[in-house]
Amino acid sequence: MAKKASKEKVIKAAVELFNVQGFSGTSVRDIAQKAECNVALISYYFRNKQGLLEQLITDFLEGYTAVIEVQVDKALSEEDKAYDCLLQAIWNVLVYQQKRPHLARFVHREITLDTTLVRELMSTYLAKEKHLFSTLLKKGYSNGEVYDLPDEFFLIQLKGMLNMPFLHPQYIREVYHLMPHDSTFLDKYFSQLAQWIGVHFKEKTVS
Amino acid sequence: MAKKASKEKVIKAAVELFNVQGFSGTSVRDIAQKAECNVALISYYFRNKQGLLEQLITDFLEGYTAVIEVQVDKALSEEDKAYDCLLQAIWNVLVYQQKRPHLARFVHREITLDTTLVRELMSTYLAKEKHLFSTLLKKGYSNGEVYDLPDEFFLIQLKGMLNMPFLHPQYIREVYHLMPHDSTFLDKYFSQLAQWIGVHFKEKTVS
Amino acid sequence: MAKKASKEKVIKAAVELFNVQGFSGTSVRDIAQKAECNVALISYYFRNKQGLLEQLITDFLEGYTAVIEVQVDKALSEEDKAYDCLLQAIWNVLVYQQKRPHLARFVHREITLDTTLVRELMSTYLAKEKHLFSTLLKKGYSNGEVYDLPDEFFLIQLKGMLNMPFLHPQYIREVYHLMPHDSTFLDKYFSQLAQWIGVHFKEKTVS
Amino acid sequence: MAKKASKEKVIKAAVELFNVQGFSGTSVRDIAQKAECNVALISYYFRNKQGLLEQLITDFLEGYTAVIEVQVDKALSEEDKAYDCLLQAIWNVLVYQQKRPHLARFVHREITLDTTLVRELMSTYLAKEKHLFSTLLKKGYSNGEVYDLPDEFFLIQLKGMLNMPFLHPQYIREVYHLMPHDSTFLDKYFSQLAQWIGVHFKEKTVS
DNA sequence: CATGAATGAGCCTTCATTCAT
DNA sequence: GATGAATGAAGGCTCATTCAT
Repeated sequence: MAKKASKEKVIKAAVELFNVQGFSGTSVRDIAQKAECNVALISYYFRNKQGLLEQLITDFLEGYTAVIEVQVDKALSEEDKAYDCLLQAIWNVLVYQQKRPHLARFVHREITLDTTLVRELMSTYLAKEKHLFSTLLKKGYSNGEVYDLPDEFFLIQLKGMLNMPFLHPQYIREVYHLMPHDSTFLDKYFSQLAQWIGVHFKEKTVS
Repeated sequence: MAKKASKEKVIKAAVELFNVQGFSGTSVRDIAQKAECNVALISYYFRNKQGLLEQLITDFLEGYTAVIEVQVDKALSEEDKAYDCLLQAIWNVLVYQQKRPHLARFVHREITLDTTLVRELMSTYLAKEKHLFSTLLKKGYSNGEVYDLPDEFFLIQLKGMLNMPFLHPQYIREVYHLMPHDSTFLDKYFSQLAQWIGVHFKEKTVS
Repeated sequence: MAKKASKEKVIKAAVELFNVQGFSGTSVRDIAQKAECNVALISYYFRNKQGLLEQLITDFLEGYTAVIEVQVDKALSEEDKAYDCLLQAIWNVLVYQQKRPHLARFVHREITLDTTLVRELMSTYLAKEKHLFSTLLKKGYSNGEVYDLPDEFFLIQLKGMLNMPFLHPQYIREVYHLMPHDSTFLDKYFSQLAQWIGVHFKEKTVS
Repeated sequence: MAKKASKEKVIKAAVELFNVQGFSGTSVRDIAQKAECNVALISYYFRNKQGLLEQLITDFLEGYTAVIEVQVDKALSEEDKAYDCLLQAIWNVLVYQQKRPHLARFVHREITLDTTLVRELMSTYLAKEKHLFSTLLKKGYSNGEVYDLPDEFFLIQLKGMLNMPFLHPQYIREVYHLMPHDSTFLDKYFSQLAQWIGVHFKEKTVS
């Protein structure tokens, strides 16, 4: 009865270790030990250490883009709500990451490498993310909600702000003594972000 | 004279490989091969693979904080120039990183790990960086240049924006088809950043 | 009815894989995959991978010696037919192997190892094979069919010739462009062999 | 002083182990232990376990064909000596193998597998061996030394006889109680072989 | 009968490092 | 200062096998 739901335990252990030590800094033996399972089981479940990596990352990014897409769909169906939907999408992304901080940090870090996997992820999930946010802005512009259509640098900086607290939680914790995983942190971080975005929109109705 | 400057070659090779594959994803043999030198020489120069890592990171962060400090000193000695010095400090940091993009990416990535080295770096260089920017803002506030003293979230987001293009150059390149290592990129990125900062200051005089 | 005869499928798969990759170069998973059955089933049928090996080899050698023994019995019961029986025994052995070329190659190869299994096989089947051929020659000598009793070197070379085409079919195919599994190949090979043997006998009556 | 000439020790250990257990039945740890060296050293010397295999086999076959080629050159340069050269070539091959019995057995066994390495060896060394013997026979025929040119089956059987005692030494030892590595064995085996060949030649002058 | 999860041992290879030269 | 041989540890992975179902 001790050995149940091993696959979940492996994933949990892997995420925590990858978060701390990085992917190539973590051995499958480390994972197996933390998950209290046999080493061979990891290959059995995920074919590879690489297979485990890919599953973790794609699962994360799948959900990541999903919570944005929800708002895009909404913005396209309803009228004059692009701004609200944009803010909600941002909020969703922040919450999504805060709910799985280990995984988020690990994925964002791993994506800074130059591997073929990363290139594939770029052309699917990250390109999609950009497209979704871009769609929201364009809708807001065509709605007349926004003064002038923000350029790509706006999107790039938005992207940076969305991920920063989850890629650098330790920095925030040790240098600023703030807790990026607290709900109060997220509230303030979001309001600051919303304020920055609001500059571009005519009527700011921050929730 | 031909085979001289091996140490420089090792550093160059290491930085490039770490940039692409990460630190623990790169073997000393890889480095030695790329630097066209003997493997043992790396241990000879840097005592360790870890020693090489530390030297690269501290060298980078040393220079990184230095280009900020210059402007802080200036702001403290001259009157009513905190805003200009802040912008100049930001510009300096951007240029500093753009001049050594491989190293910058690698260092920023490595700092997202949970090692004892990273904790040490946090409490020295990164804490100092925060202190420097904080000093600039406070000086601006005491000068009456700024409406209200921005809180820590402003600093956190500033930090994110400062490093983002150098930690995610591939993202910018492949998703946005922009060249983070071009000078035009830096100009636009900086002006966008300055605009964001300018909101907090009374008289915006972007250069 | 569809998934029946799994045991036969396992044997077939094992023989083919052992033939190509050798015994220790083949994993039970390879076999299970090729036989389209579960891995555990192999242990279930044969107790062991080793058990499978032993069954394959002994089955082969059992039949191998049997087709010789038939002719020995005949030679001992009838008069003045040792020579004919010898040739017929040789023919039987060649045909027997040609009918199961994969198994033959694999067994002959495996027998060149120094395992305890091989030593046991030596002292039973191979010793018996020698004894049978020896008996045929002695009968022929006592019958006066043969000039002088061939010594053991004759038997050794006979043995080599009997197995050679089935141990080295690839050699014959790729170097000589002959097809050891064709019936025409066997005819010619046999006639050449018979000619060599005939030198020792007084009246050659090759069929 | 304990660790010297390690490469030779590795080769010796490998040959002996491969001889007994086969290539894939032998682990590099077995070899390292027998050679009293570190495991990593094997990869260091031969890049691979496979690299070790290839070096052993090609070295063997290189020498194998060389001792035949010597006699072919001689036969082509001198007159009416094809028969003598053929016998001498055969003798050379037998002696060559007897001098390195472990290696010979291992190589001949490994060549019965269906690997890409084997196919390469076939098309170089084994095809060359056939060509050399074929050349000798043709020269003998054009010299008028031989009645009729023996066909390919003669060559195949010759090949079988040349290698048989070295591929199956254990068989000869345990079933026939003969010592294939004794010089007396080789003398008798050769004379038997020469007698068989002599049938095809007009004037037999066995040395 | 048949399966899939799970195991411990072992596989080959590469690792960072040392040391005699 | 620089090298290549050598090392022990660890790497990821596959192995034959077992067992509950």
